[in-house]
Amino acid sequence: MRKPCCDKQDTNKGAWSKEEDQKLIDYIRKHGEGCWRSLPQAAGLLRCGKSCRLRWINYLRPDLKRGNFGEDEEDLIIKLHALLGNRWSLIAGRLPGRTDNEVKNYWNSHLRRKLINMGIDPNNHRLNQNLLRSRNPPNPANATSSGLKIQAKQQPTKPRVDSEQTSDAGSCLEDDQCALPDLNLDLTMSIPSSSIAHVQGNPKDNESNFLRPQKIAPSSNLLLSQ
DNA sequence: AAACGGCGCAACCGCAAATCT
DNA sequence: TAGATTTGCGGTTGCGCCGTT
Repeated sequence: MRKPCCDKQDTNKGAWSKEEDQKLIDYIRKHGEGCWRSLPQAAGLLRCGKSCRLRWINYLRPDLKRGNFGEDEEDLIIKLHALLGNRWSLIAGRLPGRTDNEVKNYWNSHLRRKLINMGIDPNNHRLNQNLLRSRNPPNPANATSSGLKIQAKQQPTKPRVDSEQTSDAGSCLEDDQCALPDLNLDLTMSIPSSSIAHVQGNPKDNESNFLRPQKIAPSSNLLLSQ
């Protein structure tokens, strides 16, 4: 087993109780987000700051959508994944009310399989070469129930290095063969309105959160509009 | 009814970037 | 400027639910 991230022995782990949730909600309502390190003690929680942050962002935030993903959301995730690779926070940023964790889980449990079934390699969004050899070339219309357009002309896939764990889909941007011609996404970062609406704490904290430079993938500074 | 396996989701961990001192 | 601290991200794990045998 991995060693715990927090060596404090008196911190709770695992599932959150309703009482813990309520404490966290109450505290953030009063003081706003931020300063996760000191939050647990201030809120009377026996959790590490990371755990509190994750619980709030992925589960307790009032602006979360929850529920099933719509077809349009699926489309968007697939397209964005083709562009950005496994940059889940960036992808989730384009889906109001969705979290990176949610998007990541949905990708891993549904969309990956869906693409595989369609004969598309979920790592690079190219038609699977094995499938191409073993059966007729899939009708692009079939492979695009989600709206994903695959160009008929396919290049031989580049040999992939085994150690390449993460998706190389983002590299598609530099690769004509897997470009998505109909894709036109505005990837500019915007301040989530919900954060303004719900965080009523120390304005200094808010300012530091909002002005904090975002980690933006090199490819995402492209200004595209959908 | 019990056992088993697959799936989905919440939560944890390590790491890197950002910020602070 | 360097080291320490904090924050955020992506990968992974563990558990509960549900369908099947």
